[in-house]
Amino acid sequence: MKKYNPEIIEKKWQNYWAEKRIYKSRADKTKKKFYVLEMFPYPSGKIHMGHLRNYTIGDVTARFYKLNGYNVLHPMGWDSFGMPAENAAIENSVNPKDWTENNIKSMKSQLMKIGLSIDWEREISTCDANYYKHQQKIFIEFFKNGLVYKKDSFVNWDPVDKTVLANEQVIDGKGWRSGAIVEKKKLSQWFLNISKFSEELLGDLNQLESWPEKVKLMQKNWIGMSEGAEIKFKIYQSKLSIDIFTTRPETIFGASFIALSVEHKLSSQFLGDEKFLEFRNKCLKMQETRDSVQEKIGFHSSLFAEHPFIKNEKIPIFFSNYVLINYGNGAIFGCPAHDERDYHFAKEYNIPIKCIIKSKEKELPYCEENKADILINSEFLNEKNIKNAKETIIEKIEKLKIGRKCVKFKLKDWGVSRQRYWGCPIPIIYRKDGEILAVEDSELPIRLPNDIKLTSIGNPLEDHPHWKITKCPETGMEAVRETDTLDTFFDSSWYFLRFCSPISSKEPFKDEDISYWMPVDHYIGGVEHAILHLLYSRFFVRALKVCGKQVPKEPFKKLITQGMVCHETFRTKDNKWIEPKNVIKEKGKYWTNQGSKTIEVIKGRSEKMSKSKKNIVDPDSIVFTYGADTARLFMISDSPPERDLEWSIDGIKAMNKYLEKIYDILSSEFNFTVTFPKDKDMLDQEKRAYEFTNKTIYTFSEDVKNYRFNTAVAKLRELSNHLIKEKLEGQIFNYCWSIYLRLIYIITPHFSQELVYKSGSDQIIENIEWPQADLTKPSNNKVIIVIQINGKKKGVIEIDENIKKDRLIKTIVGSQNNYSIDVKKTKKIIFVPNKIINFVI
RNA sequence: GCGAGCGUGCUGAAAUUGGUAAACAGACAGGACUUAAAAUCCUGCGGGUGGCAACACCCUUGUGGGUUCAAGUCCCACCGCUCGCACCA
Repeated sequence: MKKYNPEIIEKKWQNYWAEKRIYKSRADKTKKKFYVLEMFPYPSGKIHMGHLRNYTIGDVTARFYKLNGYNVLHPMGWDSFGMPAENAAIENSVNPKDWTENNIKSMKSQLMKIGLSIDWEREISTCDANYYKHQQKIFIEFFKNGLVYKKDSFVNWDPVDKTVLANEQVIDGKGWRSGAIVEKKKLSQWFLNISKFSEELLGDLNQLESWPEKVKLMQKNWIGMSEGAEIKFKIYQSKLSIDIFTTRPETIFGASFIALSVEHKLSSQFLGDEKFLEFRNKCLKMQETRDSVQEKIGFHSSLFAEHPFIKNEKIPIFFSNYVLINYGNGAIFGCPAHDERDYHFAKEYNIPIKCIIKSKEKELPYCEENKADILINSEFLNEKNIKNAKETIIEKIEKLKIGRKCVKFKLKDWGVSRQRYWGCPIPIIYRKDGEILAVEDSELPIRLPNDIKLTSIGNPLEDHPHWKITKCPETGMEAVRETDTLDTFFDSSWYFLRFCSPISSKEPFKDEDISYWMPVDHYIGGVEHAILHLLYSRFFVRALKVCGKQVPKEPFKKLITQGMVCHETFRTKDNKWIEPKNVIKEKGKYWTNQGSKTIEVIKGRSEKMSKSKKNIVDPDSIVFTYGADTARLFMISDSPPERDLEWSIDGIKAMNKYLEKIYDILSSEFNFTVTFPKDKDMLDQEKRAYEFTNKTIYTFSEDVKNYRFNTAVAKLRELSNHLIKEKLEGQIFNYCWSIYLRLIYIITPHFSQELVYKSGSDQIIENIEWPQADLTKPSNNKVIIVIQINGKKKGVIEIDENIKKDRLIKTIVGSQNNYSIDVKKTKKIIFVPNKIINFVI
């Protein structure tokens, strides 16, 4: 019979902590605050390993800072709007609200069992009207401040989820959730004016010192700033002109055609042209599939543009699939000699290719910008280098008023309309006379109706018999409600603010709470949100600021992106995935039973746990079998947080065995103690243990601060190995092991607290301040110095700390060794105090 | 194609940022206890050469070169893997 019974002790302490409301947090200006946040989950109903890892990392952090004297805020909530609820509703004819609430209930009970130090009194759920009514208010504020607008545009349409997706939500031409190929569809949509903040969002990345460089770079690339110029090309024999954008204005003398996107405003002149419409549809289709990414097709508009600097030079105007409406002005000049795409296009349509840069490279297209290169065939730009030519041409076009220097961004406004039911209703009404009005404050929240029919076709809010019918409160005129709902990324763009004042009913958050708790000090989540959620949130605080809210400029001070939890994969020869637990290894090969037969399976590489690859391990059953403390310990000890974690049941078992062993040792003869009367008469063995323990306090704390949990755990194991080996007794035994329990407490809280309790102490570790490391050495002041000859290790010597070079050399030369050193023959002796001495012969 | 990161035992990894490579674990092997197994405990565990032996010497951080008294760490080239972006003018 095992003494260590996590099932009982974990429940016991969880109940105790809950009863004492030990994790409740209050704003307290007399104390330093610390806001730890993990990305809140979508309530699918079951937690997965990623959650367990994420929340363990956060919890260890939260507990560490709490014990170090900080006033910690560590809340949890639910990102509870979204497609799966609706799909479940269609499939199993349940109400999305009931489905979601049930999921929250079961997921919460799973999370509770992990022993997280969460202030559950701050729990929020985005599908709760108490949450989304504030969100609707925020939307209205945005609306009134011109940060949200409606426009017709071609949007990304997901044919499976039957909704529009934002650009960020289209990955490789496919919907981020459904995986369906996204189509182009023209719809009237609400947009958030995120592009207005492009420059700020980009520039302020520099301030985020504690964000991973990788994430910052991804955001930088996504915002995608490029500097260049806009240049006006007059259309020949017309009053119209085209503004093109280029980053290479100096190549203007090489311009031999104009290319426009099929969605460029000039295309409106050709809408009566069958051939153009056919061409346009072909282009839109090509952009959807992305298969033919390199193929360039053109449609000669029959129009010509006048070259702004070459008299009587007419250049043809094309529409082409390779010019994107999303970027710049949707119009370019083609300079085939110095742009790869223009080159291919020019070849295809027999357009002249004029070289205007003289360089060492002979071959065209030549696209590089080298300092040594100079311009040719370019009139007043001739003989200038590229940088110079750029400046000259920009000056010139600005003087002639046919263009200007400008900066363009790739980042586009964020489309937030979704044609789905299970989301936050957009608080807008359309009056019969065409006015678009924000809903009055007093009418908020606009609630989702419960009596809906969910089918796979159409928007339930649109189809509801009367939900959308309303009146204008001012004029009494008939009106209809907006039936689209908000993208769920809208919900998660401000939840971290709501956690500061979770029950405030008048306002989304209170200034005094925000000024105390914000920004989030450590934000922990998956790297998959590097752009979407994190960029939206950064935008949101800026937009809220514009609306007069007192929020910090950056919401997340430090970001930790944790890696995925991976597990081995197996499949049969006909590519069917097999669960790893059903695979047996024998004779160096892998086998599984199928029916009555045993067949060979192929071991694939370890991949992120996913249902489709059948390599999922359910954390709840692990917690049930081995206990939360074992699971928590494993989650952080194998790999550093930012790296992928390889799931290993052997690893879990080993952690469990380890805890059992320590539990056994401390089950008898142990008395928990916080103080220790250090004195000079300690035995050597006691001095060593004291020193080791205090060194561990220091190194463990440093590792935890720097998110090196794997090495932190290694240090605890070194400590326990040492303490076991030394066979201590009495006060020193109690002291060292007490420190050990207090350190490991942040990882295995139930385990530590139970052992304290069992030892007869009534101390609650949560209430004891983190131990301070005493780094003065009570034992000998010896160090080990490595002896090298020509940089190769020849031996070591244990000697007094801070020994001088000369004395050390004397000692080494005078001692008996396997190597002989003749000081007279050495060319040089390199000495690094207390570390190394190197004799160069 | 562009950008970023990584490459260390059988495996997960560590290395105070230029100073004893492989800490701490897992797997495996051998031993003790046991009638036996499990559990537990002990020992070994990068490669090679020499020796009965304790031991000694040499090699080893993807490959090749370089800087340095000293390189897993810095520089150059190449190979491989992973991730992000991808007609962005």
